[in-house]
Amino acid sequence: MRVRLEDVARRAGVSPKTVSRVLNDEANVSDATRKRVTAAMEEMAYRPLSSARSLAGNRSFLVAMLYDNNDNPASTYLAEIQDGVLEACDAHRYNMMVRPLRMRGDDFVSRLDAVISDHHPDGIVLTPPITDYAPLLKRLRERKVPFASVSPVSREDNIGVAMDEQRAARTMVDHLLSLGHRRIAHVSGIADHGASRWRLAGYREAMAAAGLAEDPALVVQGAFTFASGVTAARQLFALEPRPTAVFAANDDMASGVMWVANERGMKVPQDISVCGFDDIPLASQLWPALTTIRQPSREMGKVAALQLLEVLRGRGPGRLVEMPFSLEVRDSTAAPP
Amino acid sequence: MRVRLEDVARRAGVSPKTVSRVLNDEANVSDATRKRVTAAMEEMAYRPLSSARSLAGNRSFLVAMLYDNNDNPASTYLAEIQDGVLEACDAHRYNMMVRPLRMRGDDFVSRLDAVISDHHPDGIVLTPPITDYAPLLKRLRERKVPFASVSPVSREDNIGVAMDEQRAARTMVDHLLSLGHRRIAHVSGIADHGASRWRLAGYREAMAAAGLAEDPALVVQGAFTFASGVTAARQLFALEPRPTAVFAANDDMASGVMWVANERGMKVPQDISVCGFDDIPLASQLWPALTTIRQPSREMGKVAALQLLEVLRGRGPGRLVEMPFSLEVRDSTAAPP
DNA sequence: GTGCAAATTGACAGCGCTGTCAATTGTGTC
DNA sequence: GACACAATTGACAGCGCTGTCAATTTGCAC
Repeated sequence: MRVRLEDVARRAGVSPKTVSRVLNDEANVSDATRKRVTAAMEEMAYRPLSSARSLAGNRSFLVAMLYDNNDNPASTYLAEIQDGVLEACDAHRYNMMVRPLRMRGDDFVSRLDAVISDHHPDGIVLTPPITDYAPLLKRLRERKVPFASVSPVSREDNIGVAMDEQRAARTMVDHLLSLGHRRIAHVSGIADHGASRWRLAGYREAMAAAGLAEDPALVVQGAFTFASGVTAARQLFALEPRPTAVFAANDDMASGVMWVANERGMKVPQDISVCGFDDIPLASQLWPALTTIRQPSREMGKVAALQLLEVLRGRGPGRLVEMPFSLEVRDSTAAPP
Repeated sequence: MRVRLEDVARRAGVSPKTVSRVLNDEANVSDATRKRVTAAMEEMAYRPLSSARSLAGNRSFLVAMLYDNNDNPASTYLAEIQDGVLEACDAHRYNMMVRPLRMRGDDFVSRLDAVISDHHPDGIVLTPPITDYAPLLKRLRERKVPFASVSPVSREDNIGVAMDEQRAARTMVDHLLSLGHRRIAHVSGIADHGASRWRLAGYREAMAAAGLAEDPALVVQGAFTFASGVTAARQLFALEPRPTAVFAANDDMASGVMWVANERGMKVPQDISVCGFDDIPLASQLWPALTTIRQPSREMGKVAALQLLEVLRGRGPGRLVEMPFSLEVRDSTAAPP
């Protein structure tokens, strides 16, 4: 029925253990033997049974991607990361599973424990904002489960992928400044998320560098959602004088800002400039198309997973890879009225 | 170190096999024994090792969700379905994996074979449009892998979940008719997708019922993407007389239509009404908010998975559950100019 | 009580692979 | 050609669970 490792061994005229060595790419197999075994595997269309490999070898060939389904960013962002992680796992014949991990409440460490005990992933990919929950990272290290992070706050002791979000945010605000804006507002994200802090820091840095004193009224706290963008915009548009540009910490909030502008009959970008961050598909579908920072999410997921896999396969320590960003100037920003 | 089934057995004073029976919810265990074993499992925080269960029991506790990453609908739609499937699997302690399966080319059956041979899912959830590829369904039946479908074209021999899309489309067009529109255009989806056929059929049915002769120029083929909506709109807006309303077969294409309207300086809904289908988050973020058909995607994923799980757990044959839709009248439709 | 069927429980082998460690073969040196 | 040592290969047990089937207990009629 099913072709087993033993069958391959018989055909190649070697012991099962040798086939196992070839299968696992281990050293100490002569080239001749390796070729013979590989040929036999192909001829017989051999597919190792992962449950047997897991049981005997005490590993799962499983990578779990954890995300926060509570305070999570736009689902398109996660979907893209997932896509990249999956591609990387496929390339190395690892399985991938996605696990939501609600970060509200204080028992999320025990929920992490449950995921590990139930599924025994060989490694974990962490997505924002759970890249930064200290107790969770601590537990992961205690249990010695290797992990890689997408956009972690700390660049020390972390492997995965990062982007210089502060510089990206500064680039965006510099763009607004160069158009002539001075009264630039910022809608920030959830306060303790790295993304919020960096993007706010970039905004402040750009404003300070332009010699503009900080006006606290111009910075409004959002929550990365469309609805929070709407609320923030209502607040900002009530200011006197009104800001001439709004930099939202992500595209969903920017779309909320544009919504309110439309509601008030304000023309974007003639009456007010709006820009976002992430470049999710929505950004190009809005009218006018949203000026934003392009973040290569799919690629970032892939790179983070590859770093993890390097560790899992004993190929090296893995590192934190820096990804480039780009400013996508579209139609939602222009000179102030 | 790790608590094994044997340890639980010793503690409960029964044989390992009996603990196994309790674990698998099998019949023929006395209540007293069952209680004792359950208690022991809890006290020891026993977690069965799924690789051992899979190996010995010849099943994987794995549900694979297949999607077409080539002609797939909006990723938000899939993300929602995935979420629902995951919830259902979690509830029954099944694992879930997502697998893209490119449907271009003619070797997709062998790629399906590879997925089955590599991962041995106990069952499969099919998402549109791969719910309808006959050779693939045939192979699944040959290999006796149970599957459930989300929105399959054929209601015979299928379990999973469906929605009366034709009636939904008709409801949408009836809405436009009731506003006074007569020259109503339709942007259809990829021709052989069930979703396209139903939505087109609903459009035709409504038009015919209103006594309007079919004008072939009013039906333009799209591909479910934003870009195809843009192309279709350019074509439709060149007609003389111009249609007063456009019903796009999904929200992404509707947003493309609105984009072109904006580009031409046409006001939605004053100059032209636009509506879509699916109610993805984008629909409420557009200005004006898009009138559309709400499809409970997350719930549909969950229901389809539950039907599959019923089969996998030997609880019954599963059935095709009908889900309700609703017409979401928002701000993109109004009386014709 | 006895006898019999049904319900409950257990003994044991084995799922397909890998870890451990021992056996064998090859290589280089003198 | 003999020796030491490294490289290669294999024998065997066992990972933690479940399927099979036999043993035991229980319930019930008489």
